[in-house]
Amino acid sequence: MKRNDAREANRRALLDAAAVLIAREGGRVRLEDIADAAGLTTGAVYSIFGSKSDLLVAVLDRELSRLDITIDRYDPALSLPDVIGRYVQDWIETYRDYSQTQVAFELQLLLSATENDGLRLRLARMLDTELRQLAGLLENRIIDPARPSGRTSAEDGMAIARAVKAVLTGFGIREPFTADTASLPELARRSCLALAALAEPSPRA
Amino acid sequence: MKRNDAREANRRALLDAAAVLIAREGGRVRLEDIADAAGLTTGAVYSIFGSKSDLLVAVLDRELSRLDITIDRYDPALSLPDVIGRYVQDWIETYRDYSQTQVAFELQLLLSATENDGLRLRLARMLDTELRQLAGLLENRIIDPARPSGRTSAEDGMAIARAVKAVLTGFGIREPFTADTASLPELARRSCLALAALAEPSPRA
Amino acid sequence: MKRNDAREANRRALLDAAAVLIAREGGRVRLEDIADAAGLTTGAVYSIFGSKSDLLVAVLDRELSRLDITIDRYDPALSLPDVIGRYVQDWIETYRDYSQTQVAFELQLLLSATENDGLRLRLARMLDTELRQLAGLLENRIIDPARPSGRTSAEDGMAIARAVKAVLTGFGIREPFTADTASLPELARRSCLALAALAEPSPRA
Amino acid sequence: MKRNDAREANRRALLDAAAVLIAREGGRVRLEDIADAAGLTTGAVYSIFGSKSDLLVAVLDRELSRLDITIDRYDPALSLPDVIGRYVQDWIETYRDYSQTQVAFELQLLLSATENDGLRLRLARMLDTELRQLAGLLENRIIDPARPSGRTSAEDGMAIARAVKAVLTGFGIREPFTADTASLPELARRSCLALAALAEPSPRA
DNA sequence: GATGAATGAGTCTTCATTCAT
DNA sequence: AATGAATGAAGACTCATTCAT
Repeated sequence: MKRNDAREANRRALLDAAAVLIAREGGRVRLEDIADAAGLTTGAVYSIFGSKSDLLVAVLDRELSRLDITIDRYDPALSLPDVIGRYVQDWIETYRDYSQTQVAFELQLLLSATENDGLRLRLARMLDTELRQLAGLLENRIIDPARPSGRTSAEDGMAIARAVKAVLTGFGIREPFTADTASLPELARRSCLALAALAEPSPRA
Repeated sequence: MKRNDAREANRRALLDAAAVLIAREGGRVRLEDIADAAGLTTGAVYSIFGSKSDLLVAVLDRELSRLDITIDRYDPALSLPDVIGRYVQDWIETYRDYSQTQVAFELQLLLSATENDGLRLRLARMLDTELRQLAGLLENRIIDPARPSGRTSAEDGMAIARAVKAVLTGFGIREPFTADTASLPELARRSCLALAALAEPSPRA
Repeated sequence: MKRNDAREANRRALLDAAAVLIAREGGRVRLEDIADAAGLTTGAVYSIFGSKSDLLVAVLDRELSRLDITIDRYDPALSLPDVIGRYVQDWIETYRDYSQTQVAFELQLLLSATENDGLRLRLARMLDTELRQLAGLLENRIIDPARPSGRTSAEDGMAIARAVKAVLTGFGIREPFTADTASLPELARRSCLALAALAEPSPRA
Repeated sequence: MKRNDAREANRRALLDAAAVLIAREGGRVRLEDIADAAGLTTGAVYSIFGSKSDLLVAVLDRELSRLDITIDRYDPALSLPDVIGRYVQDWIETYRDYSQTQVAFELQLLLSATENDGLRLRLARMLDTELRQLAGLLENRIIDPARPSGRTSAEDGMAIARAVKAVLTGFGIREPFTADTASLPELARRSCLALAALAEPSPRA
């Protein structure tokens, strides 16, 4: 049993080290640097993950699932603005936990994927799943608490989900080049709330 | 003078080839591929630009300035939604000229910059300039044509500019991984218009 | 005793697996592939044989001895052509048992030896023993049944043995690159018989 | 023009260095060792040949064609034993020119090919060409000067060619493991002459 | 000014071997 | 005695950069 535990610990150490280094340096990190940071050797990466590319995918997998865990537990009674607000809050906090520069983490991986056909496909599937999850969360919500009858359609949910994701991705990737970083979280929150307006066109009718 | 003309033609050929290839393959394009596409050799890049990094900067420079040219000519009488609408339209068309996947062009460069200290600084400055330009464009605009007295403050302009840029960046970078690409331009337009709501808090008072 | 039996079974399983894989892929086979094919792990190879090189030697050892067993039982009354004919027949059948391409088995090992000083020495000794054995077999044989007085000298035996071995080695190593494989056995047999003529110079006197 | 000359000189230097080292160490030679011996770097190999595998093929190509050059000039009036005798002589001398261990040169490459699918095909074609060439040389020759009417058929030529090639290949590959190396050339010559007997069956009728 | 052959540092990947369990 | 995870040395290949022509 100890053998398995040790292997699992090594696996985690490599994922952690990779997450930190990818956030800092992007997909070009040297495999040896990751291994070193995890207290292991490059060979261990091949023993555990099979290749550098597979390690990247595994890191991506784990990071994306972190957010999913939080998403699953939203109260069905919350209104559209409430849900958006909480989602953004969770997103910001999830990435704040890592380190300063790690806001760009997801984006670094995203970019690495652009240059790797294997990664691209897996990532496309992941992002799609993630998107549908958020869309489902935003569907059938009360748009304006003042008018409880108006609720979001499935299309509304998907449109807002796409836009929200785009805003957060955009703020994230621009962060390293941004001067006034402190105001970003609040601006991101307000921007996402403003996107709730994408739901209005249809219910009005 | 003929000497200079030839050199200038080579310079342009390299920039064009680089723009196309960077959009397709990212900052990892091989210098030789760029040179080949331009009908020249790698040595010419060093003769004209000094290094690969400098070529990338030059490409970036030129691409960003394309948008600036259009921006400068917006009618001062346009309302906030009108200006946003036109800006988004211009942005989309600027990138559509290249090729389908080229929407991600600016973003590819952006990412290359993350891995290159020299590029990062220059890019940060460029993006800041670009942001201020758009912010200036959005400042002092009639928010709602129904209430001509309410106009955007400087802070409003900057906030909306940031959010609009973020949304467009986000849609752009996610485009290669998106299933329903056809609906993106319209969704991007509506998203940016929704962000006009960021101006509301202050004029309410 | 059970312990020893299990060990002996593992030993045999590894030798069998190694013989098959070496014939197919040469001395570059991965140790893990051999272990897998034998239902064991690489560690077992080290426990039983000490190293990959030692495993190769053991395989070689066993394969060469297969032929020796047959050789020992030739009738002393057989003439030179008869002995040669039977030897070639045995040689061909020994290798046919494996698989089609396995004719090149001995040769693969031979080549592996070229790249391994330890193997080279042991192999040189083995080949020498094998050669003396065949030479002994061909010595003092009636050269032409029509002239029972003419018999092969020790030198004749060694010369023919060398030539016969060379021909068989040559046909074997060229086999994978040969178009008309079907005719090889018969051609090999006739070639070896023709080499009996090497005995003539001396008995003429 | 000097540029081309220099490149051609480098090409030759690499081929020469590779031939020497392959003969000594087989297909496993380190690319860097070859480059070093040629006074160049590994990068040059990629610039000139494209890959290690392609360098090996090029070496093989050149070495095989050396013998071909000699073969082309045999007098059509020579008898079968005369032609065989000259061919063996040429073969021995061609390889003696290189260095002591280089008798095994062709064989080393042959073996490298076994482990490389790309090489195998090209080599099979080369060996076939070489074989047909020798077969053509042995065809329609007077078998026994005492009986000028008996001449070799096309089948005879091919059979003897195969056998002769096999003997030479066999002696060559066994040479590094052989004790009495000095007597090999003479034994090889006599063996090949004995193989002329393969022609007899048909003309007898 | 442009060429393009060669450089050489940088990295991934393979695999025989070791050793704690 | 066997396992199999990890090691670590070895080696092929890439590509930005240099420089003689």
